[in-house]
Amino acid sequence: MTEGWQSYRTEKLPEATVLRLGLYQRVLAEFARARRTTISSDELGRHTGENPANVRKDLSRLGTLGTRGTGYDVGTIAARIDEVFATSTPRRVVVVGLGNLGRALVRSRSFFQQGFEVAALFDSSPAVVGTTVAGHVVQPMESVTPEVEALGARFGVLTVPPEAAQDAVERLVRGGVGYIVNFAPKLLQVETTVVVRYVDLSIELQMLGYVEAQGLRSTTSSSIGSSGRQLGSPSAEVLS
Amino acid sequence: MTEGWQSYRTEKLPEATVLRLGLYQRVLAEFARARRTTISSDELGRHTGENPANVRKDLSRLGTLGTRGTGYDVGTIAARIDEVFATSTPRRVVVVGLGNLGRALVRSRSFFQQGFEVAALFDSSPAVVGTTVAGHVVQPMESVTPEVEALGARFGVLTVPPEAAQDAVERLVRGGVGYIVNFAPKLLQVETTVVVRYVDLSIELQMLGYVEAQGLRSTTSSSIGSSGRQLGSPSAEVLS
DNA sequence: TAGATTGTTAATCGATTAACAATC
DNA sequence: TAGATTGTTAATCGATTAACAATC
Repeated sequence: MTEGWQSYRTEKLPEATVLRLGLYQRVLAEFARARRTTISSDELGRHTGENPANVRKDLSRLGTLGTRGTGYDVGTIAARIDEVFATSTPRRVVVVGLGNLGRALVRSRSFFQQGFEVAALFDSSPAVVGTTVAGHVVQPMESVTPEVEALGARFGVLTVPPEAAQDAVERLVRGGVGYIVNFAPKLLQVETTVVVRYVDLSIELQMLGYVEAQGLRSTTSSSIGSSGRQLGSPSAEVLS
Repeated sequence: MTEGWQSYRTEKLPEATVLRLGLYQRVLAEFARARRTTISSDELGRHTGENPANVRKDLSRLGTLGTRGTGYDVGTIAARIDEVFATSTPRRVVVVGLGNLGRALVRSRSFFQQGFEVAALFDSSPAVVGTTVAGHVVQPMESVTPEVEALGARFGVLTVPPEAAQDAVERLVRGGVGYIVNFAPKLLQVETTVVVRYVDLSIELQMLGYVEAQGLRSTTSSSIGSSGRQLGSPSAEVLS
């Protein structure tokens, strides 16, 4: 994609790797701010709670980027990860549902980053429609499909109550949205071309409740929860 | 635990199973509201996006609860899942950080459910301290440790900026908190007896960005993300 | 009985980790 | 050169899925 520079034909990365690349990115940004030019898999592992072997495996999937005996160049891998996420392509995201969570996400600095930008906001409540949230005037549900289409938005965030989720997603998809983060605890019926990530915040506390009830303890304090992979996700998640 | 009724000595369940039990619970509640008394692994699977074989496997770990040829009794498995999560034991949760996300969680009906209750709120900003959020007066950071101790709270939610996370977690742990959901994108240094779940909301959108960039499409629209879970995590997560 | 659906085994898949040769 | 650290292989672990006998 850039001349004089090999453009790796990155094959489909494992979901777990993609999830971790985001973590690495953050640590790399910290290192860059601290004017550190080099980082080892060991350091990256210590800052993310990941096994260094796993870090190397993840990074090696992006190409041969490290230098034996030295480590990785901070700028090089940061740029490579940005490339994988295509952060330079601006992506318009619409948000449906401006209750507490929707507002929090729209206002937060961290949710929309890396090339994502809020393009429009929608809500079903007449009390909310017409108000301004984070610089955007909230529009009614009837406007979802035409607006999404007009904006060419491909990404949607669903922060509506579960009963409203199916209707909302249909409006989004009709307008052309193909990638959705769904915070409503409800399985959505969508065409198989539409990619949905399900995020369920209440499950995290419940999981801790289980761990306490069992009197179990983690031995190492590691890693991340996609908030969802977590399991993933943790988490069984869409993709592949 | 209850007389005349076998108390299964549920062994440590796989993390992925625990995450799914929460999903099942929700579908069961829906069925109960609809006065349905029976549910099959197939129906439960259709409503959660899980494979029916996996549903049966999960449920069989809780004991022999189903009836061949018929399915599962809605009330029985709902009660059994509640038992696993020990939802009848009230659990006090304190929240540190009342920015957009902290407020959203405290006000939301769905985050604190099933035996969890907000016990106290804390923030470092003088402008926020003293204000009332969802019926609780926000207290300063200096009060975290003594208040947690006085309340006997064992659970904490961290919704502070990453720079403030380590200080906050130390105050929580000193007061006796042992189970933490951390929304700050920062790995916490804690004793190994403390269980931390990491939730990273921005990773979900990033993952979708990756999928779009690759031009990939999911074939089936399935399941959940612990919000991180998707692995849970999706998502490498703490526990075991 | 015939049909339905569980409980469980075996096969598969994907992800993590340890170990070490390659090499800076 | 000696020390450090990558890239990669092989071993392990955990989770999913298909298949089917057991049984209501």
